[in-house]
Amino acid sequence: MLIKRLIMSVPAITDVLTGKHPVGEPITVQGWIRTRRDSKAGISFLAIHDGSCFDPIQAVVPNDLENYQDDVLKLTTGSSVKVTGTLVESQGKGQSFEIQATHVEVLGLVEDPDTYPMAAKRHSIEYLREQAHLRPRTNIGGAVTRVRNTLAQAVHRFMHEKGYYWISTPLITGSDCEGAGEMFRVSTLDLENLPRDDKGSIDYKEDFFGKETFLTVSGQLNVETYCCALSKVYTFGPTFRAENSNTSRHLAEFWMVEPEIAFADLGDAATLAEEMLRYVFKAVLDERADDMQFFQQRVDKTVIERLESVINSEFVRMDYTDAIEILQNCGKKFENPVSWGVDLNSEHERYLAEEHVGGPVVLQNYPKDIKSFYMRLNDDGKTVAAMDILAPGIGEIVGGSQREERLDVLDQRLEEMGLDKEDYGWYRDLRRYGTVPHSGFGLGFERLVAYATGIANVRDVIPFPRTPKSAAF
RNA sequence: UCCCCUGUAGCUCAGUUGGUUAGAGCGGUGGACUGUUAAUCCAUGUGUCGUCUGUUCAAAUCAGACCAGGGGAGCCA
Repeated sequence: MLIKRLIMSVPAITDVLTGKHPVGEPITVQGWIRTRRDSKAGISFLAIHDGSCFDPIQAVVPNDLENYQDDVLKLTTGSSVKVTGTLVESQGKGQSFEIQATHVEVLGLVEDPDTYPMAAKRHSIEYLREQAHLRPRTNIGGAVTRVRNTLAQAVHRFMHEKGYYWISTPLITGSDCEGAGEMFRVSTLDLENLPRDDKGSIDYKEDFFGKETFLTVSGQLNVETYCCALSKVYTFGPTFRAENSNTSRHLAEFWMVEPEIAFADLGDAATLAEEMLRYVFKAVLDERADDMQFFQQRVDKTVIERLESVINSEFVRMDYTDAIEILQNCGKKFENPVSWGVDLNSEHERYLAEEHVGGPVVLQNYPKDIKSFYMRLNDDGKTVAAMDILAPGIGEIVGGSQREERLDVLDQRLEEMGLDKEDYGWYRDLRRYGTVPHSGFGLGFERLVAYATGIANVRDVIPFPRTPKSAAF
């Protein structure tokens, strides 16, 4: 009975390689071939991966299996197999366990090995991007996917342990006043035959929702409502920006973590962000040591020590005003001159994070004129309680603020920025009905994955990247 | 969107001062060898030279436009 169950069950390769399967017992694994090596000693070696861990398992296949000539010798990189045999301690170096195969069932061959896009060799990361459907089968694709998963699970776990509720804010929004960037229109109107009103304008009353709708650029405004009821909340979902951004740091569809904390000031938000980064990086180092080893070797020789340094050190916090002074006095020539009031450019942010601090830095209290209407005005009347966390190599990874909870000040800010109060009805209600100080931030999830893996381009850390002129797959 | 660079075999790239048959490594295939480790050794095939238009007797090579990719900038997460 026990034996039968072992034969029937198909363990994940990670469990087999970590010693969770008894040696000497029957075993079956399923997966894809990474490499096949033939030995004239009368055996072939199959390296089989199933995505459950970085390393493939080795199956030793004797050439007296009845389908050796017809099937086994046809296996090439990418073929899928079901291998049955006995788990044994490996005679060779490089792995502790291997499978002495008694049956090899070919599930699917590669129809033309000559043109299979994924050779058992190094491919450029740009090429892999064009093969997004096969990319997850590669070492790097699998490793990124597992680390991304660990980060996402760790975010949820961290928030849960801290008593935060996950709020599913809508992806379709009716307000075009979110103000964080260009939006994608959501419509079921026939573009070839648009309905018109009396004035000849497009009649959105005829559209699906009876009004103009868009994909959200941020869940923040919506999640503030739940914050002002459940106190500690966050959103974690996709957001969409129709900006024509062509950089290694931008996607048209990306994921964002947005905590929102009631009864909290800017410092509380920065502390939460810092604790979260520590927590999730520690999870990655603990749970994905195999994948991180790979990134360290092949992608970025300093990733692991970088994550360790984030885990073990306090983030430097710096006021915008002090940062300006540092930039002005550092003796470095910048393309864009620095003076109080200007928005910092990449070169400035990079100098602060990479050279001046040498690690993540929390920049806070920016001039109000370069920030959003909802950020809380400081007592100086010139700055707002906003913060960005700048990470070396990536730039802005977190952007947050204390929200303006005073209705009169909020209204004045709306007016200053030429925004219509009427458009912010329910948002203003939060300030009219039991307003509380609250703060929050947005963490770009792909930037987080990029930072954690050392991969330079966010297009390589999301399964199917959407960027201007590109929505393949 | 702006500036710069790139686009040649399945992949990574070399080359062509315009002129008969376009090269290498890797991968694939065949063989040798080996409890092998993206093995090693020998042999071997492969190309609308990104697309379109133009200049020319002749364009993969020159010019223009377009498309795609990369780096940087802006927007931001």
